[in-house]
Amino acid sequence: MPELPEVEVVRRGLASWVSGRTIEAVDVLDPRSIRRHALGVEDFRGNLEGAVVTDVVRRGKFLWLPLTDNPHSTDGAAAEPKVALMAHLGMSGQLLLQEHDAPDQKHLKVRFRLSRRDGMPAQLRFVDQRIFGGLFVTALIPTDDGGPGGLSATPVPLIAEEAAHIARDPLDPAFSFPLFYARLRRRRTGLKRALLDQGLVSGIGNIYADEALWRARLHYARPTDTLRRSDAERVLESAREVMTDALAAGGTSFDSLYVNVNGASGYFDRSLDAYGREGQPCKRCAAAGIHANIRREQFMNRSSHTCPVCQPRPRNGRW
DNA sequence: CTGATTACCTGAATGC
DNA sequence: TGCATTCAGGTAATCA
Repeated sequence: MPELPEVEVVRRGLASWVSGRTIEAVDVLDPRSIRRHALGVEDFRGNLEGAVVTDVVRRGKFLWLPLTDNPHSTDGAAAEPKVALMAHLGMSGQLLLQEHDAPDQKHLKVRFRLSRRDGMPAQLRFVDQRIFGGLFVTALIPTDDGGPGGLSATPVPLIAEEAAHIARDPLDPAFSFPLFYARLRRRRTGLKRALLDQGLVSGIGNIYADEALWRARLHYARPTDTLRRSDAERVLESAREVMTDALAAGGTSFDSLYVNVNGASGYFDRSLDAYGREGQPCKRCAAAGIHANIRREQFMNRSSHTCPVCQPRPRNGRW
């Protein structure tokens, strides 16, 4: 399940290999993977064939490739991209760089044939088992806050329209804690719900939400409008730490290109402290000589993992 | 604004 | 063995 660190690993893996390449042909093998492209398969292809990829940009879990019709205008200056190929990996999506003769993956959905370049793979492929992910073409629009930020290779003053409603993520150098805290306090909701709200802070999914809450010793139902500044700082910093660790793990296990851009990551090797540890001892409590088992509860139709001792449920809005 | 619900999907795992 | 059910997850639309 790609979350922000996995998407960033993919972004880095793609950037140096697709920037400057022309998309020469597009094969849509399963139209369901481009269902968010409202104008259909032919329009999708028409927008992409002949376009030149200028960059790979990310905000939260959205990834996009800005495109120009021509790499250079008549005076030699690079043309300004106006549209982008947008990708969301969903639960099981992968963007793979492949040689032209690589056998089709079982769940290959879309294939992009790229202009030839020595020593570089010929195709970009979108593979997605469960079709929660998808591709579409979207406009690039100006932002009034300095661009998408994220960790894009170059500063980009334009943001994909379909990602404009997404807040900055904790790894974004321009992420504003004061803004996040102010908006958080105005909410009347539980902390985990807020962490999962991509409009408030992006890039945090169910797994990292549980991990960040565990690290910060906060319960998922803690009301956001009573949250102390120090608590909010702690949970945000915890999310940042978990993501940074995951990114480092992804980086080490992805040194070579073809492994690099395979959508997997060090994620599965990473040791998790809360998520998936139902019935197992809380590591922090165990270190303190206290026996407490991680508990799993249904919340927002998904599993939440907490330690009943060091993440006590709030009482009457406060604790 | 907030939250609750549902659709979207497939394959692994479980139940009978 | 085979068939049915359940579960996992992110996003977005819809409804209260």
